[in-house]
Amino acid sequence: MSTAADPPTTGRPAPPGRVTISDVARVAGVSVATVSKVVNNRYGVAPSTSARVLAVVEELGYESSLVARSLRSGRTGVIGVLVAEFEPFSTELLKGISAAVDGTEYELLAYAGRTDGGAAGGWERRSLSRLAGTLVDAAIVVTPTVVMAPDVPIPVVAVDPHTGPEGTPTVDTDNAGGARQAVQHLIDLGHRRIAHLAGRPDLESARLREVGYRQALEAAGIAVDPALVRVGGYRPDLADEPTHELLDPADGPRPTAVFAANDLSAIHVLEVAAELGLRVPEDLSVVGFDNVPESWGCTPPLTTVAQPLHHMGAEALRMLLDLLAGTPGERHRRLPTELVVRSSTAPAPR
Amino acid sequence: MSTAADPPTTGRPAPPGRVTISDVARVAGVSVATVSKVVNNRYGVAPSTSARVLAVVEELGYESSLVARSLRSGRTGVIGVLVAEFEPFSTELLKGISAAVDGTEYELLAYAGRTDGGAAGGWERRSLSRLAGTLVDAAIVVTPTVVMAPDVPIPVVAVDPHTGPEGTPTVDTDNAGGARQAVQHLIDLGHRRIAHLAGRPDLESARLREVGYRQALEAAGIAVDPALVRVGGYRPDLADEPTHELLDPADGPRPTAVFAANDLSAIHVLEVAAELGLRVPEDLSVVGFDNVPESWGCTPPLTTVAQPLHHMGAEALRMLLDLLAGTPGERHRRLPTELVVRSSTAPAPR
DNA sequence: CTGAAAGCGCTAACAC
DNA sequence: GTGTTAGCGCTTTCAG
Repeated sequence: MSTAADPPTTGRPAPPGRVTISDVARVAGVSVATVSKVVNNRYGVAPSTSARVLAVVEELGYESSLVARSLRSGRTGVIGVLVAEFEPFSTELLKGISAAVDGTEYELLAYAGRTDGGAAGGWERRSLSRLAGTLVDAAIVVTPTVVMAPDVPIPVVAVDPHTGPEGTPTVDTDNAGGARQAVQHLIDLGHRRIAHLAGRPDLESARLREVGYRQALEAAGIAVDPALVRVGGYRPDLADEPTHELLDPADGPRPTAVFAANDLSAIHVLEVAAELGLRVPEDLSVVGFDNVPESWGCTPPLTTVAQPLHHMGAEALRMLLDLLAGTPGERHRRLPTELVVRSSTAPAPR
Repeated sequence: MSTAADPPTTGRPAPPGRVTISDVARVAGVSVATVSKVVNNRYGVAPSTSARVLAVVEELGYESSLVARSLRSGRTGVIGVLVAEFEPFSTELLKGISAAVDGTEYELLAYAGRTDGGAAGGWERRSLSRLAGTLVDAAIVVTPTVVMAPDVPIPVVAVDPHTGPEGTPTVDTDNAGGARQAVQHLIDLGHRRIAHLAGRPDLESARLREVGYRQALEAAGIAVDPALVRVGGYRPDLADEPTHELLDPADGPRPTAVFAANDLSAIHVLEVAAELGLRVPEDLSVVGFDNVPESWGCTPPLTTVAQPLHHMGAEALRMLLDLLAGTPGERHRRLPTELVVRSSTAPAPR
């Protein structure tokens, strides 16, 4: 009990205070099996017994342990949403999934496993192994970075996976097309020196957004300047250094616009620009990707490529439900993106 | 999608395909107990054996089942966040909790149990019973509506609970004070007919916000008109009818301003106003409560009472960690609110 | 150093 | 109708 966060290694078999099925059985004067039958509405229990057991259940406030039940019966009525972290992208998806699960027989369980240590295999394999088949009946995996083992024992749908829609049924958006829209918007505004703050190299979405960036530039006859492309890793902390390199270059002129691979890093570009005394959008235009709520609230509000995040979540759930019901539909659902023009973009300074 | 979602009642004991500890044991040619020791870094295993087992673990992609492990050992290293639903309020909290859990030994599991059927006791008692002591080592319960049993077997912290900070350690904000700020802002703008779209009657926060509304009015010498107070239940769907009654009254003049108990219902007021041809803020001022991201993105952006949602989540986690470490601090943390003036409020029309 | 055995809370066969 | 038995996958004594 010394260091604050260290979980104690006590080997107590089970915390006291929890009401178990045997407590109910003892108090009601019946066997454990009978309680189980009553609780699960199985046939073959005398009404009087049933009533008595139910009364005790009520009195003691008994509720069966999800863990014990699932270990035994193999199904839980719970759908898992596996994420690396609860950040704006995954929580928006979660809102969509949550709304869609309403009215079904399933409950939702979102799990953010530790992502640091797991060297081999990635967090999603680890999380899936820990939960699949024992805790959840099916899972939605958000932005998995590794290809998922094909022998996962439960139905799985991936949202925005590393590999693109190969193995696992997948929901994603038109990342390359969205990126082209974003860059085209900048070109239309007269920008020529357009930088790209790229995403995580291990994510297909990031790769495709960079592809779209290059395509738009090439289509407009603008050569891609390697000095204007930096990896931001989708995260503000990782994007900090590359952003400074972009906006405060050792040599060569500074770009007049930045297309960031997602909103979170675009917002960081906004912050670095402010820090460097650059006005947005007068001196610098910035475009993001995702349209997470945070992109509406920053200063100035971000022009961004919207992904229908709630819809993507709902769609993933629908596919999972189909899989669960044994009536799988299409294995890949690609949703459209849409450019949302707000105040972070303006004509290029001349 | 009618019956499609019904979970099948198959009694398969365990889905095939899952790699269990016995698979590893068999392939490695050792006992299950030995594998367990190796995986958990227990002393007393020959280095050569250990290496061999580890190789098989790697090869088979074995990861211990959270369920089985916790059932046996009583602790899991997982902290549960229990919510009724994944909506903006709970997901903002989740972001704060997630950021704060980073770097600790714990993982996060957010659970949204079915909220409909549970007649007795409320969803939070049910969820807690199902998870506590078997799946999670401790829990943060978001806006519980019933007083929690004092004999819960694990540490629990409540965020914004029904009862106020009585039994369970609690994180909340100054709801009454925040409401006073909101209404005072309206009064300062010259409004006199100020309506209140109240929250869920069973939630302490909603009660306090209404109290603050009345206090501010009384302090300004404005009589509270009962016709101007309606229950919106914190939800757009529930708020629809009362909002119409407020904005399109059968008799008596319409209010010039509405203070809604939370942002989601305030946003619905915006929609109903638009539908009725009322301009916001020229014809009608609207103030919300929470400052969820959605309040930044609506049209017009909402003036609202900000709760430090991320901070509240982080604080709840810190309290829980203290409880877990056996060094509990204060049992109640009240965080301040702050009025954020945006574009949905303006001087009263004369 | 390693394995056999017990048991966590629960459900599903099968007896009584 | 009801109780007994046998595990689900795992950890933990305790013998060997």
